[in-house]
Amino acid sequence: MPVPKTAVAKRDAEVTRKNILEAATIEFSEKGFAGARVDLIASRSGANKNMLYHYFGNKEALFTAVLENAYGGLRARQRAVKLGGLSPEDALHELGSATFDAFVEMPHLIRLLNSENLLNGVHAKQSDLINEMYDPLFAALSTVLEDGVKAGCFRPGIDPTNLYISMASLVYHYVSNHATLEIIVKRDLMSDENLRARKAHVLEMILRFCTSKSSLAS
Amino acid sequence: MPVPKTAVAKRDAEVTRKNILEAATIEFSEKGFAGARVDLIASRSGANKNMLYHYFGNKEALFTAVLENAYGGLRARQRAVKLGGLSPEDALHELGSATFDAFVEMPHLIRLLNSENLLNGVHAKQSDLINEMYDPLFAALSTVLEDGVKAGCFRPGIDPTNLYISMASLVYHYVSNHATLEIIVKRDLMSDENLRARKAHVLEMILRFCTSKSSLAS
DNA sequence: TGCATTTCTAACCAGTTAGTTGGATTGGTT
DNA sequence: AACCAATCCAACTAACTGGTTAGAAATGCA
Repeated sequence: MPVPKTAVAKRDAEVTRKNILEAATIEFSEKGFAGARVDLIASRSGANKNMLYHYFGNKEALFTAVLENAYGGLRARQRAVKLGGLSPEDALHELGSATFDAFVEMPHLIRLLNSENLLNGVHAKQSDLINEMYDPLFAALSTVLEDGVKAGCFRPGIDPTNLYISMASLVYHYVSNHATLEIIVKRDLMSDENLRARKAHVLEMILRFCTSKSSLAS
Repeated sequence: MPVPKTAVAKRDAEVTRKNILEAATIEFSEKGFAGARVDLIASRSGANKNMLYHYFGNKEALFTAVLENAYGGLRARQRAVKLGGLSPEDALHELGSATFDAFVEMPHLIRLLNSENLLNGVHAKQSDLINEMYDPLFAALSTVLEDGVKAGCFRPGIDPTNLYISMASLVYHYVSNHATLEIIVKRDLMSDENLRARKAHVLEMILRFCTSKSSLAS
């Protein structure tokens, strides 16, 4: 008879695994893959280095686990966005708003993704989870665009792929590169006030792009 | 009497320095700061490790030199853009187009900047060159926006800082994260065709943002 | 030519790194 | 109570890392 685990907090494989994963997330996102130190992850997790290798195999596999876990957090947030019943404009606004908030609140994911891109995406390519993660989102965005064209509020011919990349770019780059951007723009980009202004700017850019009907000169 | 150097290709301090800097640019941009190996830089430059330390001091100072050098390349490109005589719309288009092309053609700079941001911009902060590099560009962009408002083709109230960050974001993120983006969008983002489409998309987004006059719902 | 300086080289070093080993402790099962 | 697998730990290792040293060869100048 399977007795429910009473988790006396000592000698709990699941907790140990989770602790290692959390410590690894911090270390990898702060230092990147090459800069991260396995010894530090082990000691900060409260566990031993052998536990780390026992549960995850090696440094690369641990990084993949961290990446999938963090990416999963993003997916969970995006799934929570409900577009049903909204007008195409409101739906687009909602999607943009959720994307903005998600990246601002997950700077560690941004740093992990940067690390992964430095490695040309070798780990992400092997992950089925990541491969299929965005399919529902693109489907939803395509529907919103189509509905908007039918309703007459969006212009036709907008590529959902480029639109999504733009939505992500406008917040991702701002957060990811704020350290060097702050030097050249002389402004504290991550202050509440400037973040609010940035969000308004981004949403306006996305919505004006889809709604403006006039043809462009040049 | 200073005899003009005849550069017999052997025992030339300047050439050696340049070779080390180039090898370092490749190594740092491919592997990041922590992942880059000083031994590899030395051997690939054809010089000796002691030369590297003689000319640059240590790994960090070498990285700073690489970063400044690469950043300088971007500045040179931007300076070459002539906006005089163009209409505000054409000037904005030209600025956007030059920014797009510059980042697409300098992927190593993007990778170096990502590395630097992982380190929270410690090296860039200390560089006077980088600190002042963008001042002329922001001045030019502000003028273009003001002229456009006066001429009636741009709406008022656009923040030049956020607009420049957006211009950069829309291409930077696309290039920087193409490895992981390609996985989720299932498309070869760096093909000539898709790059052309991306550029058109970005320029349209920037121009529509500045020119569209209608107020936005919500 | 003689001599100091610059450019260069190879071998070396101390500290660090990812990953391993062998064994101790614990908790559930019978 | 006795066993066994799962969980945990400290100490170890072989390879690698950024950085140094001592001295050789080329160069410029008197």
